[in-house]
Amino acid sequence: MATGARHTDRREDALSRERIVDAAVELLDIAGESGLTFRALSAQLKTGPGAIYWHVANKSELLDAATDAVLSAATTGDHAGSPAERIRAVALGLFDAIDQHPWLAPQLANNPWKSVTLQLFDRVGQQVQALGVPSPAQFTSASALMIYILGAAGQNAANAANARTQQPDGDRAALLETESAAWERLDRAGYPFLHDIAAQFREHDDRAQFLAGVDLILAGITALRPQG
Amino acid sequence: MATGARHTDRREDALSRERIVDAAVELLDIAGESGLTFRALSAQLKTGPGAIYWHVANKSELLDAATDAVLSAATTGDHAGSPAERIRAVALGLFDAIDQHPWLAPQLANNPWKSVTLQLFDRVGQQVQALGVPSPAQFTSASALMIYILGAAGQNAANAANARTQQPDGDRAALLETESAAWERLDRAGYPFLHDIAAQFREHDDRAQFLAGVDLILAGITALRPQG
DNA sequence: ACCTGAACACCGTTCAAGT
DNA sequence: ACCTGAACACCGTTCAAGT
Repeated sequence: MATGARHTDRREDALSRERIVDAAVELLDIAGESGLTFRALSAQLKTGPGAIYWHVANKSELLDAATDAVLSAATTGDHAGSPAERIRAVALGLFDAIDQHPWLAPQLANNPWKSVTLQLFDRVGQQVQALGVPSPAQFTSASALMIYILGAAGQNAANAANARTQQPDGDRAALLETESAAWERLDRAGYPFLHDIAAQFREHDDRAQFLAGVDLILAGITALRPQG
Repeated sequence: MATGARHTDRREDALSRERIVDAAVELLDIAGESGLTFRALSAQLKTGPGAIYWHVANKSELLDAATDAVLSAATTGDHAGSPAERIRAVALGLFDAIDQHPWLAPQLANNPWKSVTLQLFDRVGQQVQALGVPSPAQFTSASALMIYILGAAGQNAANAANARTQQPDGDRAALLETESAAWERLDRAGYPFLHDIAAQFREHDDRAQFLAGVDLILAGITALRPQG
């Protein structure tokens, strides 16, 4: 990218785990998981592929480190407010992080119970407790929220990636239009529901839809509380 | 695997797309997505790797076909019952299919709106309509259910895969024990919630937990209905 | 202690050549 | 029309050898 560097072309800094992880995140953001290659990485860092293995055990560890770096930077911020508002804040933070770094989605899906994810799970769980959910139902409630948040954010990222691949200029509106039109063309007998909501789907806003889902689960949590 | 085949070692059948897909599913079930290789596949089918390309465009199409084959076989069955019961049946069908074929999870996460997924989405949506959800909320409700179902089933499959990798004999109980003990060792100040529910986590049943989440969302859907 | 870069054992995919 | 199998352009990872 930055081709402007003129004279002294010697390595400006020693290789370090941090520089490697930063470069990895850059590659991942530009070209997705398949764009992160030890050869591309070493080219960008002006080393041989073997050098990276001195600082990082393998590609899996590198992906974990990249995930940690991006996610811990994106989720610091301790919003105040009601329990529901705080849960929405965590949810939106994750949604936006995955939207900006779509490679996070499979990474988070494949290994839950990693430290950053656990912190977020705990934050959600604390607010579930603050909502007055009795102890036996807390795990179910916090899990359902977490699963929905990660799943919806991941689907959103996948849709964006598919839009970039399938449509000429990566237009989200065009993808919605195509999909919605396809639903309208389905026979009403076989797909009555899709037929009905095709128009709704065409005009929906991903972020708003995501938050509506969070609120739906929050309503369920509240509804199942003993006090009703 | 089957080394017992004696005489006539000529190819018993011509190659066909169906035979290729069946063999692909077999490889995927045994060794996961990384086990599906055009070389392994052609070895099992006693051909060259190039032959497969006559019937299948590329690996992505092969994975799609394998997903279709497994999922359409696993989700036929038109249970009767209340809308909630029917939704639970679809949910359990998907949960079990992904549990038995863990490679389905990333496949379904990466391309929603594929024909089989659309059928299931429509089935869920029909029951949402049967529950009396007003039109504007139908898409949110069905989406939330679908996202939760796919997400929870995927996490369950990922956990099972990790248990197989990390623990000596792939013991799920051992993984739960290890994880739960780790949560109890976390400091109470930083992770109050995890600390509290560690014991619950140790004893939870994945399938029951999954259904409890479905019911939680159903409760939310019901709670947000106009009639209350 | 840290880096180099050739080498190994794999991939998906293509394509001339065969039947 | 369908299959063969060598070849191409990649991978992640290792490791003797250098500094």
